[in-house]
Amino acid sequence: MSKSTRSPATYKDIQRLTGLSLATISKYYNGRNVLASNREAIEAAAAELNYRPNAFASSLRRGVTRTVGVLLPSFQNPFHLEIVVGIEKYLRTHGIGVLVTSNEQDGTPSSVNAVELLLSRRVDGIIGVPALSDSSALATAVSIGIPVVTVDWLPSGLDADSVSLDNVQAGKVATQHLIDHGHRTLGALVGEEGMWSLQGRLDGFLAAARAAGVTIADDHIQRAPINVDYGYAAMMRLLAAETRPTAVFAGNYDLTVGAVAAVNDSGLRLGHDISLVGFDSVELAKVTSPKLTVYVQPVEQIATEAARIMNARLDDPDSTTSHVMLELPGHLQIGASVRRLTD
Amino acid sequence: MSKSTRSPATYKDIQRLTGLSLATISKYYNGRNVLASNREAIEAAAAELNYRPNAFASSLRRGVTRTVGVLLPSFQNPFHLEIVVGIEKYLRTHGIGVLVTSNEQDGTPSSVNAVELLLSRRVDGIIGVPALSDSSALATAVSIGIPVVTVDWLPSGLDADSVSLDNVQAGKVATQHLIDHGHRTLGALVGEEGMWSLQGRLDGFLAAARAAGVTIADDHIQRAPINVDYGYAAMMRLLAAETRPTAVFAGNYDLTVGAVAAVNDSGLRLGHDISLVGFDSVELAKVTSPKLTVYVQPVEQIATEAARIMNARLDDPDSTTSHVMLELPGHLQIGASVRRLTD
DNA sequence: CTGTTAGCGCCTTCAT
DNA sequence: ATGAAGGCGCTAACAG
Repeated sequence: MSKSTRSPATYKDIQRLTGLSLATISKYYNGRNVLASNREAIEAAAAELNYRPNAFASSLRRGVTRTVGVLLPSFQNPFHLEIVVGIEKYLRTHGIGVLVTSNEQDGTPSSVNAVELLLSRRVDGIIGVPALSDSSALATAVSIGIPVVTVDWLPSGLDADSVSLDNVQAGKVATQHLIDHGHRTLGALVGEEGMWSLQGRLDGFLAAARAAGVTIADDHIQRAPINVDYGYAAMMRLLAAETRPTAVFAGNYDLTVGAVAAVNDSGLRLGHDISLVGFDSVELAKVTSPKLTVYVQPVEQIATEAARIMNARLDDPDSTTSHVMLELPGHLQIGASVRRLTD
Repeated sequence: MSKSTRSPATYKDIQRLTGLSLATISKYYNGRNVLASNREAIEAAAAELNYRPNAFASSLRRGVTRTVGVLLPSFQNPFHLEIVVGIEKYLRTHGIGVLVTSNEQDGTPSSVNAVELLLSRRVDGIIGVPALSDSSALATAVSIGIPVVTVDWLPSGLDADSVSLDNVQAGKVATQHLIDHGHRTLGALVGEEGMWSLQGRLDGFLAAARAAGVTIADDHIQRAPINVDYGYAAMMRLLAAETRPTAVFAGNYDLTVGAVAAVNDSGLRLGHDISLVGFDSVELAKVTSPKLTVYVQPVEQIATEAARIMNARLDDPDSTTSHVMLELPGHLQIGASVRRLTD
């Protein structure tokens, strides 16, 4: 195939080769009935011209773009790549494209706001993974009337569907695992207040502790912004607490990384001197020694469900179905970082 | 702001409020000169109407979309998220949107080919991270005449710019580090043949060995498809070799994960019984015990450069500048996984 | 500086 | 089943 800088072929070119009207050609490409002979003529012409429909010309006419925006938060972890890829994979099978933006608050105020870019490109909907500070951007999307689906958590007041882990359940299961192994002095690393997901995991942690009659000391709950360094510092504080917890639950990927690093740097042996259940870090769990026990989100399923809900909203824009709040179960992946305590 | 499902405002609406012609309004939005009074009138009307330019109507007219496609390979690692986000961040400041697709060969043959989706949406260019099997898709993009920039490696025969790590140098530096620590029996884990980047790292490994007068046994070079399980198996083979290497270089993220897991599962102590230099796994390096020494790619810089080159090509489409092949240096991040051998 | 006009590629009546 | 005509929102001539 020779390189050609010529502008792409259009219906007119096909018309020239086939003698058919533009309407007929359009019908062919939209799956309506066309005489077999004409169909063949069009296909032959299209092949020769290397024709490809112009999706946005069609968008202009139809008023929909078959494109959805994906808004990533200002911080990233490996979870987010799987989300994007999962969404894209699902939507592509429905002929929908994915425009990604990240809500990085870079220094450049000149830079176009991420959501504005999406709206200007007339995306049919937005799937957002909100950071604490991103919720207002999603609100403007809601306000112009396009469907919004959030992943991971739903900022309060946002009129949108959401798909997330069943966070309370996750916190419970992880904590119960610690309790089942005989631990009674428990610590937790969780995010700042406001983020639903982390709060839910903490709620589950507390509920499991309460149900087991375990009391949690105030300084055994460490809140930190979601990043590795804060997780590290928070874990260090836990390890230095007056009475050190025998087991810790880290409520998120970044906090888990920081926590493991803190344990190692303290010269403590994971799963021996201190027990730990991490979060979301399947790959990390493989390389720690001993392997980490982690609660794993069903990332692919979350992505797929978010895409499915979005697709359903787009298929039926007038639907008045009330918003979905889907909470999916994850699972505990057992490693050897939780020691059995025998009293 | 009240939710409105009404269709978005257009120039016509602004015209109705201001009495100005469409041309003047267009000029305003394209930064041409407009009387101050008219400018204010337009701004007032736009604010009232919550007007946002329709990017693809403009595209239709101008023949460019200010959108570039990013094509991800059929396998993913955390590296790729940073690439996408880095590219998006740069391009957004230039008003360019990013349409992502992954070249997943899912079972659904009905699903639209990733590159076809991009071309149908008339992206102005494509930045691709090719997997071994994805290069033909990029070739069709090249054949229709839009600029293509590859990241990580350039499939042979593809007429495109590329940005990558200086792989040979990386392999040399990592290997020299092992040699400097007294190791003379070296092993390497690298990818299948064909991928430039992995081959370059191996070349660097071999060059450093040769320069130091170190000979490498055939079975100390293990080739594996790029994924954790194969990396694990390959490392196991190295550890079981007739004469076991004292130090190993893992040439990629996934292979590194597999290698560390294999070491741990073998009951060997990292940095003691076996030395290891990993690749790209900054986060992993923090949680292994001891911390892993890794060669780190300048991911953000790679992403930015790829975006910058793409943007330059778009700014000057007629440029006949020959293709750029940019190779950037990374750096070795020292941990404690390489033991000093004293003979 | 502003307005008029035509048309980008496609889809949708409405005839035929 | 096909064709003719108009228009989606915007921009590029050109004229004033």
